[in-house]
Formats: sequence, structure tokens, C-alpha cells
Amino acid sequence: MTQKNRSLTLRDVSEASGVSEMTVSRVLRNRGDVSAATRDKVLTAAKELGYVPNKIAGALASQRVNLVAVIIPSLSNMVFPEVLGGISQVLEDTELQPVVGVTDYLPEKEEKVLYEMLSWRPSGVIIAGLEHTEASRAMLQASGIPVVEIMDTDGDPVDAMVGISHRRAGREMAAAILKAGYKKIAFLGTKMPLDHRARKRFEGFTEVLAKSGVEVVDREFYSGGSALAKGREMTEAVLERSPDVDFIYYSNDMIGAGGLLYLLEKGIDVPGQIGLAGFNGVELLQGLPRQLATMDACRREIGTKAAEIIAARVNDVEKDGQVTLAPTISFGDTLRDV
Amino acid sequence: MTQKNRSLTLRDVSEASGVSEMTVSRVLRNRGDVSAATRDKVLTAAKELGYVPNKIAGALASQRVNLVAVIIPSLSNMVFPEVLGGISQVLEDTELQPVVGVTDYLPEKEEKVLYEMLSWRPSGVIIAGLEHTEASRAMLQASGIPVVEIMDTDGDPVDAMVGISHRRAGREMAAAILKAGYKKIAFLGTKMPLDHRARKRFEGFTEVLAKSGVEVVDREFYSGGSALAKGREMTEAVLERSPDVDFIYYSNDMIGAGGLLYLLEKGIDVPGQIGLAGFNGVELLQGLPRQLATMDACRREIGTKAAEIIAARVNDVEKDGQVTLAPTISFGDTLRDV
DNA sequence: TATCGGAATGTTACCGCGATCAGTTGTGCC
DNA sequence: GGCACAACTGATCGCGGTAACATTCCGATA
Repeated sequence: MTQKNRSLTLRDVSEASGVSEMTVSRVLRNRGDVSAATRDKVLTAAKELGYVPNKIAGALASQRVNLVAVIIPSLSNMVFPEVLGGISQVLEDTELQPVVGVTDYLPEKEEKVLYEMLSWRPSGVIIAGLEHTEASRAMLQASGIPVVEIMDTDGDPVDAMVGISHRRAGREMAAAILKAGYKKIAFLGTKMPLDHRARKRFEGFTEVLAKSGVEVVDREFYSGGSALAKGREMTEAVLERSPDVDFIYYSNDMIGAGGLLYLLEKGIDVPGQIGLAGFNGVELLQGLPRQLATMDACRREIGTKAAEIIAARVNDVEKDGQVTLAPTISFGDTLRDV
Repeated sequence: MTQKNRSLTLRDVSEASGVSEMTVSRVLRNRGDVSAATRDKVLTAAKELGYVPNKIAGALASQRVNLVAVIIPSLSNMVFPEVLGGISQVLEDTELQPVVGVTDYLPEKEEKVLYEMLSWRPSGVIIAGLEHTEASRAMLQASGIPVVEIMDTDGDPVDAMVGISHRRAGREMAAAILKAGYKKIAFLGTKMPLDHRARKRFEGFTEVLAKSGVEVVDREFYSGGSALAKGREMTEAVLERSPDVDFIYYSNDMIGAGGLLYLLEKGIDVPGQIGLAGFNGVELLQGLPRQLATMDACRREIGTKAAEIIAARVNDVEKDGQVTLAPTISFGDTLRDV
């Protein structure tokens, strides 16, 4: 246990166990034929010394790095940890390992993070969204490794993609709202020009409304702060400005929940007087006094499918690289299902 | 842009720009003297080829890896992403980079993840908790790199530690509750024998109650599912079983919020008839109809302090390695402040 | 008994880059 | 004009492993 600052190498184990470095390497990787006797000797020595193999050297020599770069905009969004869960679950059965990079929704940071990750020569990349800087796309293209763009399928992927159509999600929600007879519809969302998926939902949403000659009567955007509190505040503001609103579409469940709590407190009839809907289908909603209407974004499944594609491609197995999942609307208690 | 499967090396850039590999290396790392002219030549060539340096080789050659292993139990807990935020913020100003590993609260998985991470020879380790398997402790010890154990300070660290005393947090909350005159106190928490911090809070909590001759009148534990919904359910169950309860202490804010929503719905007077308190001070609470009493766990600050210690030690700057932060109680609207 | 084959082990040659040291210029100064 | 020195550039070696090939040793087979 007493050791210099320099960390141990195969040579140390080799000397301690009296066999060649190569044999030690074989034992530690379970590769090739090694007699049970020497295997034991080596393992004992390695354990005794507290040897931890150096993957840096191993990766360089073998030209194989079992890492999968996962690049997402945020960890605090609830959505992405779930996607990650799906990814990890699948990769756990392989020799691959996810490594996460966070972009904070900034294209330049994405570019930086991507560069950084590619410099470790991962076996694959899973990256959120279809919108990237030109340089990022070029890097992905040139990397020569499998790339899966996730979350969104409204656009052209560099390689593979797994997600839902957010335009369609917006359209379907709009259709359901109109069908339920609501007419004075407001939209509350995040002030994030760079959140392309929220934008696409909004576009799909207004598109369908427009076809029925309906226009959003009010809208408001926030940034930062507690989403629940913001939902509450914005809802209050909208009601004040546009008292005749009969439906509010929130760009995510969290602000939707805030709005719901506010309206219930005010004694407003939901969904009679005002209907509500959010987006994502987060688990959190199950604990609310009333179920918020929402649309499932298939988060976990996106993760598993993406990881499966990477795992297959790494092993040179071809696999369908364009997966569009179908989000399902859930009416809950805040949107009349007619 | 047309390239074989083999990815580019310094040699490619060197040939394309007509200088030695060494010079290319210097340009790309901004080290040593290089004339402006050759610098430009090299940078142009590198960009044109789409060259991305190979950190694997670089790290091996330089014996330096600018990664900091961050090992935490979970990403879905809300708490850890915030700690991570603190870490990232500090490391962003250095050349270090965090790499996250998740243990799911399982000691064996922690051991595995730690081994995995150490095999990449990071410059430092930030790891949640003070409880590890013997093998894990040995690895940390033997690694010869700075180690900071975070979140908790009730115990002996391998090296440095940053956190709060959860025993004390439990004690303080108990004292505040008693002082407010509550007598029939229930405890609701997670069924996680491996969540040592929750356990310590509970121990501190009961310890102070015991000193006043008070015992927890009821308790319940959950696992899995939506925390908000579970808080609701468990609160209902407790009220049914022990209708005379006058205070409920929740092991986290999320279930506390569920309980709060339930009680308000039932028209129960909070904090008159029943007082409530949670733990963590999550941002979410700000959007609730009433502020839940809670105790701030100093999450972000834990992250920044830990990262600062690593950053300092990596540069051979000594720095105080035992930081105990003081969590502050916030009474909110659900605990009488007397 | 000579030969062969496979299991067990060792040897050699890199992997792509950076540390180190060794040139090769150009410049200012006496 | 010669020298010292800085500015710049290149050659060599090795980081700690692994792939590929070479070797040894043994029993089985003809």
C-alpha cells in the first residue's frame, strides 16, 4: 500500500507476479489462454498492489474507446435525466459507457463540448436536437462514428435520429383543444429562442389554430426562476390582461402545474371555465390535485432506442436509423375529452 | 473532407502545412514560440482538414488528464444536478473538466464506477458521502490524487470533505418543532437504508425529541414512484392511522409538497392543526400555495467549494480541506416561528 | 520415436502525442 | 566581423498498454 506518487503499471504487477506484462494484460482483460494457476497469481498480485489499469494507454494501443458521448442542453430540466436513464439502462448490458456533456442551450457551448468529447475518440455520439452550428455538423460528419440526434425528428439528421415530431405534438394538442370547444386560447412558454423543440410545438400549435381561424389571444414568456412559481405568476398576469381566456397551453408541465394550482386556489372551474394543458408527461404531475392534460414526450424510450442504435452500429450491425415515436395525449382532468 | 475511416493525426496536419508534427502540436496547444506565419498556416490546415486532437494520446504522453471524476448517487434527485452546477461553474474557469458517474445509491456500483473512473487517471475525485466500501476507500487512498467527499460531514473523510451535518440538521429541525409547541410528530421518508444522509437526519431528529421525552408517533417510508404523489398518499395514510398527529416531518421537500397539497385540499389548518417541514430548500417550493418549512442543504455551495479545493490542490496550492456549511432553517408558512 | 498441434507464455512493434534536447536562423551589440 | 542570445523549428524517445507474431512445452498420434 505504500507507494510513490507514480501510479502502478502493468510492469509492477508483472514483477510482483513473475510473469510477463503481456500475460498480466491478458488476465486482466480475460482474453486469450492463461492457465488457472498464473491467472490466480496475477489477480492476487494485482489486488494486493491495488492496481487499476490505465485506460488511457489501453485505448491508445487498442484504438478502442468504449465511451459514448451524450450531449444534452441541461440536467435540471427533468427531461434529460430520464433520457439518460434510458441510455444507461441499455448501455449497461454492453461494454459501452455514457459520458455526459451539457450545453446550456448554447450552440457555441455545444460546439465546444462536442469538440472536447470527440477529442476523446468516443465510439458514438448521442446529441439532442437537429440544430447545430455548421462546425458541429461538420465535426459529427467527419468523426466517422455513429451519431444519433435525439428528441426531435422535424429536420434532417447527420446520421441517425430518434424522437418525436414536436410540430405534430403542437398540432395534435391544438386539434384536441379546438375539438373540445375552446376558443380563447393563450400560450405560456419559455423565453428561449434556442429551444427549437418548444418553438416547433408552438408553430404546429398556431398552424392548426389558424386553419380554424383561431388566433392565440394572449401569450407570455419567462426565463429563469422556479418554473412552478413562474407558471403561477404568468397565469395571473394573463387572466388579468385577458379575462375571457378559456384555455391556456403551457410549453411545459412545470409551469402548467403552477397555473393549475393558481386557478384552483382562485376557485376557477377547471376545465369548465378554463382548460389547461402542458407538455412532457412528467411524473411530478401525478401528485397534483388534478391531473394536468399533457403529452408524453417518450423520454425514456428515446434514450433506449438511441442507445440501441449506437450499440448496434458499434458492432457493425445495421439498424434503422430514423425512429419517430408517437407521443400520446393524455387528457387528464383539465381538458375536456369529447 | 473525404477521409478514410482512420481519423486524422498530427502527421496529417503536419504534411498539409509543411511543418513538423512538433510545431503543429505547439500551435494547437498555444505553447512555446511559433512564428505568426507558421501558426496561421497550421491553423488553416487543421481547420480545413477538420482535425480534432487526440486527447488519449496527449494525456498518455504528457501524463496529465484534466478530468475531475464526480461520483453521485442519482441525477433525478434534483439535489445533485445543483451540486453539479456549482462544480461546473468553478471548473469552467480552469482547465479541468467534470465527468459524472452515477451510483444509484448502491455501494457496489459506486465501487465499480470509481474503478472505472480512476482507470482514466483523473486529476481529482469528488464523491458524495462518507460511506464507501472498504475497497473504494482503498482505491481513493491509493489513487494519490485529491479527493473531496461531499454532502455530509458526519464522519471521517479519506482526504477533504465539504458538506453539512445532517445530524445537526435533524436536531435543529426537531428543536424548532418542539419550540413551536408541536407534540405528536410523525416522520415520512424514503425506504433507503443506503441513504446515509437521510438516516443521519432522522437520527438527529429523534435524538432531540427523545431528550424532551417525545417520541415519533407514526412513520412511513416509500420507494419509487412520483414523490409528490407518494407524499400525498403517505400523509393520508398517516392521518387515518394517527388522527391526532400535529406535525409531519418529511425527509425531502417533494413528498412534503405532496403532503401540503393534500392537507390544503382537505381544508386542514396548516400550520394550526398540523405543521409541516421538509428538507432541501428546492426551488420548486416557491410555486406552492403555501411555503413549506424546510432547511437549505447548501447544494450549490457544496459544489463550488469542492471544486475549489480540487482546483487548488491540482495546482499544489494547499487549501482547507474540511468545510462544514451551516444549513439555515426557513420556517415558511407551515411551521410556527416562535 | 519422430512429428505435430495446441495451450501457455513471451517478444516486438507500434498507438498519437508531448517533453526534452538539439539544431538553425536572425538580430543587436561591441 | 564575431559573438551571445533569443526566436523558432525539428528529431528522438517514451508514456502504458495491446495486436500480432514468435516461442516453448507438452502430450497425442502415426
